[in-house]
Amino acid sequence: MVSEKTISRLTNYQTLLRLQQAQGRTHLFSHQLADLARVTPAQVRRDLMVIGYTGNPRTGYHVGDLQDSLMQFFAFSTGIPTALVGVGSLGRALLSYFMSGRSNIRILAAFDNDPGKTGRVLSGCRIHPMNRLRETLAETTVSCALVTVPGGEAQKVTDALVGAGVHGIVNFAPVRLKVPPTVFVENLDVTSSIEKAAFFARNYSLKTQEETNHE
Amino acid sequence: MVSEKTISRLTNYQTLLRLQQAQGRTHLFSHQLADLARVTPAQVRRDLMVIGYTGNPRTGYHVGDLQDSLMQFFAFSTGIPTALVGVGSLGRALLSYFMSGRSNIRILAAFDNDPGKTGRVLSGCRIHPMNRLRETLAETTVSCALVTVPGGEAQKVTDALVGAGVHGIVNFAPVRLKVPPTVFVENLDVTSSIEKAAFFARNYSLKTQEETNHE
DNA sequence: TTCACGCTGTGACAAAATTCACAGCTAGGA
DNA sequence: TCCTAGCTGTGAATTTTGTCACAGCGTGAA
Repeated sequence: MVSEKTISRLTNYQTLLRLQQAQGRTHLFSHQLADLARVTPAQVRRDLMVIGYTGNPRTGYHVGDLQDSLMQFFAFSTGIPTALVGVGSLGRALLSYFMSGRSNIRILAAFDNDPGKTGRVLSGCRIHPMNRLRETLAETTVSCALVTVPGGEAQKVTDALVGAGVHGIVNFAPVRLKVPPTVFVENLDVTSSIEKAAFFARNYSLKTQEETNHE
Repeated sequence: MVSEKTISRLTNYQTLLRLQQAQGRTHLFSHQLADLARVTPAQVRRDLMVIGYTGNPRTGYHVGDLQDSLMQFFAFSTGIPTALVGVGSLGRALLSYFMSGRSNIRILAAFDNDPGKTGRVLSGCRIHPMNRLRETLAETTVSCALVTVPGGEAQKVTDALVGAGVHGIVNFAPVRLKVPPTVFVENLDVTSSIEKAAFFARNYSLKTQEETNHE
């Protein structure tokens, strides 16, 4: 089984390769990709082992071929179909970003239980009522959903999504969801991340000051 | 030095404890906190070692005292002062969320280089022009900033922030930032997280189908 | 055609993170 | 008062993750 961290890095390589290709680069060495991704060359090579793509000692990796291999590994040549639950300010921001087509994420349906929002179309995406979640998703191939509801509702929404056959959840609410072992949850807790950054920021500030004083 | 993962969990415990206290609970055992945080009891105890708080074998941890210890460890009793750069749709969403006072994050200033936005006040936060970043931040105690600009501008913005004395950056742009070793970067790449969740979602779906077939 | 350089792929090793497992303690009951 | 159940705190073992180092290979130069 391939680890979560490896998958994170591989998706990152994908993004970076797209950028490199856009700049006209056709070949790339492990150390170059490593620099872009801020990892070690050995890490890059180790990661690429898992997708089976093999480079050339003299010319390195072929950007296009490597992208193809990654695509095949992730099996999302036609974009990643997702659903969004919770059309608050964060939900709207995500809709407007992903519906602009700047990435390979496709939001096929949005859900909210506010009657003032349901039925409307935002950024080109129709907003369905929560109680139609199962039926609406049944018509799609969605297996991954974004949860942007308040913390208090997140578990309820999650249960509904799991019931509708969703196996991947990106949770923006500051709670830990309870899911069966066949469901993957990625927590994107903004508050928690800021607190973490603030902690290290303070540490580094102090350290920097100390060093300045010692001189 | 205490690890990044430990800090993440500790901030999580803080959130959970706030919730428990709101529900009137005064004492808590490691296995209960562990259940809430979806980690093992040993992990909880191990984590609490680093903040020096010590519980009681018979009554467990005292919710209030533990919160105080955490607060003291993170040293943010008055809230975390931050700045936000990039008032696009994501920036606005974060502003409206954090200015509502639902967490201990305080956004003291926002920045954008769109003249149509600068000077205005959004969700109670004034938007300053980018070229006044250094002067504006000099008047505050901000050491941590949220970067919500498009990928192409993120590095430039980061350099400006670092120049202004910021030591912690929460980066929402899908690029890896280059910073000196005295600056901590937390990447919150939504696209990458969705791709990761989608990958595991697909894996789990397949596995579930397989198992159903075998029966 | 042959050689040599500098890369890749990977087994072995090192470091980091997590879990195990148990000594030691503490409040409540007998 | 003393005993006991069941917790905490922590050294040691285990598992996971990342790095090292080198054999082997492909290309361009001679």
